[in-house]
Amino acid sequence: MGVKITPLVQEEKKIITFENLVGKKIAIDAFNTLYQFLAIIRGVDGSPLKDYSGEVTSHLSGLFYRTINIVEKDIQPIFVFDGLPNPLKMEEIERRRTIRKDATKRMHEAQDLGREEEAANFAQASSKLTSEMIAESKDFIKAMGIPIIQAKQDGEAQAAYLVKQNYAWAVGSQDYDALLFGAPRVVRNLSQNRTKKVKSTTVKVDLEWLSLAKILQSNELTQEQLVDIGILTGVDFFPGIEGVGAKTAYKLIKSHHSIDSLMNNNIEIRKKPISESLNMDMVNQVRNIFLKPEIDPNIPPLKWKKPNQDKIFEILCEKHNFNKERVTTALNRLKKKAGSTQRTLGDFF
DNA sequence: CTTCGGGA
DNA sequence: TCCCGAAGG
Repeated sequence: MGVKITPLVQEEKKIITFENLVGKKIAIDAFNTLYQFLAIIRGVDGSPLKDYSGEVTSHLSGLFYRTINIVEKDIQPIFVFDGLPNPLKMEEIERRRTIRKDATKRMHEAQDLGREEEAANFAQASSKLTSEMIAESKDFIKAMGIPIIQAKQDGEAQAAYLVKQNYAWAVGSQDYDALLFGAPRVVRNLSQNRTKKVKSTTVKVDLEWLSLAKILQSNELTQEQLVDIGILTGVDFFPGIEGVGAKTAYKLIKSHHSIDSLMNNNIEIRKKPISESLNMDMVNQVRNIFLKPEIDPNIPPLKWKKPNQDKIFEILCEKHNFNKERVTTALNRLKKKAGSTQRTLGDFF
């Protein structure tokens, strides 16, 4: 999931802090964030947090506490939700569905055999975001007083548009797809940057910032070429060419300038003529998704309001059994900041 | 992931 | 007060 162009952006990653984002609006990819919470927020046995009726609540817990942290740091989040998927994404969606089904099966098998760690790992990959969860998340975000933008199709495309048009300063996402959609800036790891455990060792996860212009400049690429590299390595709308990663794709595009040229010369990639893997019709369709994305150009006024306390208690405590004292403590932090219009401080960037 | 709380 | 393991739902 997501375009794999890490080697191309590695050099241009800049580690920042929350202070560097004070007063800035960040268009957060909501689906990306919700899936992250579902995969990560889990009990010791690997199962997600659930209310008494067995409904998953990990995403609400994540949304609540993280959004409060962001707002408390004088950053203005905007949650951008995916619309209907592009038809070319269906294959990828089906692929993910299969992975989820398989993971669910393996999780149950591991549970039956008492292999807890294994079960926990498969549990992570089996999490699903249902339409009910999406709808409730939207209600909940609104109750927190945070604006929501509904994308026509891809949330990353809409979020990229918000940044291009200066409605927001950066896209917040773990994926690099927004860069292919032309987002001038992307912020990753928008969380309390501390340490996280990866197989008994702890790694530092830094808040980082990427500039599209700098990435294109340092790699001497055009936006069109970056998209072509994405197509060769694989994106949500096209699987790419087997065995071709970012580095290979980069070399191919640098030496031939475009996929058209690779096709015209019918270049061999891993002992196979490229024409067996690609056709220009498909390539142009995928290029269009990134270069001329389906977005909603009409952006309603973005407003950060005071939280609707009753609604938050209703969703979290009454409906989903969150501890009222904990929620109150966090809510008080939110109330202190929300609705106040902070001026942009400094000009770090 | 984020918060909480108890021991150093 | 800091740190780290456990809990949260």
